[in-house]
Amino acid sequence: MNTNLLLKNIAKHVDLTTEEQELFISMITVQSCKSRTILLHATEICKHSYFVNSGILRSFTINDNIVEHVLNFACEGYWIGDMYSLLSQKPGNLFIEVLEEAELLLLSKENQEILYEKIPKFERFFRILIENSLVANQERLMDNLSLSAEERFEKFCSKHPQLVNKVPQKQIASYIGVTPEFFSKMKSKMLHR
Amino acid sequence: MNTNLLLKNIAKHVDLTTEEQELFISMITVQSCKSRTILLHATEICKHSYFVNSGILRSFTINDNIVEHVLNFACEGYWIGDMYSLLSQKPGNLFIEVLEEAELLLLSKENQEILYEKIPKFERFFRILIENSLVANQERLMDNLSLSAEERFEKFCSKHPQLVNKVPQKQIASYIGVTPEFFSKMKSKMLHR
DNA sequence: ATTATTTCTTAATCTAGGTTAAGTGGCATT
DNA sequence: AATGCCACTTAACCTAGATTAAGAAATAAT
Repeated sequence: MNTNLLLKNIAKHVDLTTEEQELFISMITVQSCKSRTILLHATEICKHSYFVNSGILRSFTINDNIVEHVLNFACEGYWIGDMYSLLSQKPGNLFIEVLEEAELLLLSKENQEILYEKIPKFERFFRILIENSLVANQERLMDNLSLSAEERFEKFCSKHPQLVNKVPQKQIASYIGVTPEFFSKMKSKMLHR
Repeated sequence: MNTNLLLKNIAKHVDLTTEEQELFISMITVQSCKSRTILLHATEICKHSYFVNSGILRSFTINDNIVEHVLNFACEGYWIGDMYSLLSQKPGNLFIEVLEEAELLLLSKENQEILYEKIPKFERFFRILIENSLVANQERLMDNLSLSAEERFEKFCSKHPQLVNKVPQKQIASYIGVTPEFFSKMKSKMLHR
């Protein structure tokens, strides 16, 4: 089990002693998943936070119709999960899917709670993690309210260059909030300019 | 200084001893503000988290044009601030404005850090607070991607009944992401049905 | 009370982006 | 190499919501 990336990640925000690192690692499990695996179904209760060692995942909802809406992508070094379901331990409405063969490190809800009790530094670590994703989310919200689809796409490209050529473009369309047809039209318009 | 509401708020998530409460209270300051006060300018660095004892505030951006976009409202019992600016201690791009005469409790960035060091329970408290607002934000994001303006308005009404008849309707329009003109039209259409 | 400012409404016109539908080009599986 | 399945493109047409403008109603300021 390769925990380098994860430990480096944690070390950016808090300093762990060797024993603390060991305790932490003992609470983590690995999982390798092929592309197209559904890790979490909208009807299930989310039991884990997923840390991406390699590969790409996405979380998304499906509304009444059959329309998917991508909430998040996660690639190397990112966490993903259904925060609502994880916190409430009720069924959420997110799917989590592997888009590119992935190796994941799983931290269960229970272990996370134990960690908070035993090593308060983890409370800090996750607080900071969540603060950052709240800031990113708020920015995305405001972008959706104030920018055009083209501008949102440009922003997506500069923020997530690793993803642009790896994930199916209809999912980028969904993430920025347009239909695949419009996205295709828009993209070719942008090229011929 | 009336800290009842705030302490009750905290007690929902963590148990403080009497001394801890006292330490906390010693770190808080009160501020009374008339309607229309601008508490934070987009060019400034946000130095405080604001807890609303009474009254109503909002945070918003102004883009190139002169269009305002409401990020959040905060009424009795809620916190508000510019999270990005508060964390990075760089100028953000949010304004914070008093919409209805308010009494606020301020927690400075420095005191918040001290609190984290001295009473790790506050790390937990704020972690939980931020988790909840992340969940709410994600839901709003997905709503903006998948619901019509009418549905977003209905959701706003059921989630924030205290605000519907108190804040200027053009600001609700902005929050749900439509122009005031369209909002007005939409509202009368909904009534005549 | 009167004026000034801001908010809300109505209506005509416009457009970014949606919908429907049909076709093209991978790439996987047999 | 043929079949089937997706992802992507193109194009015609449609609509939710934007824009512009002008007037009415409400609030605030003198």
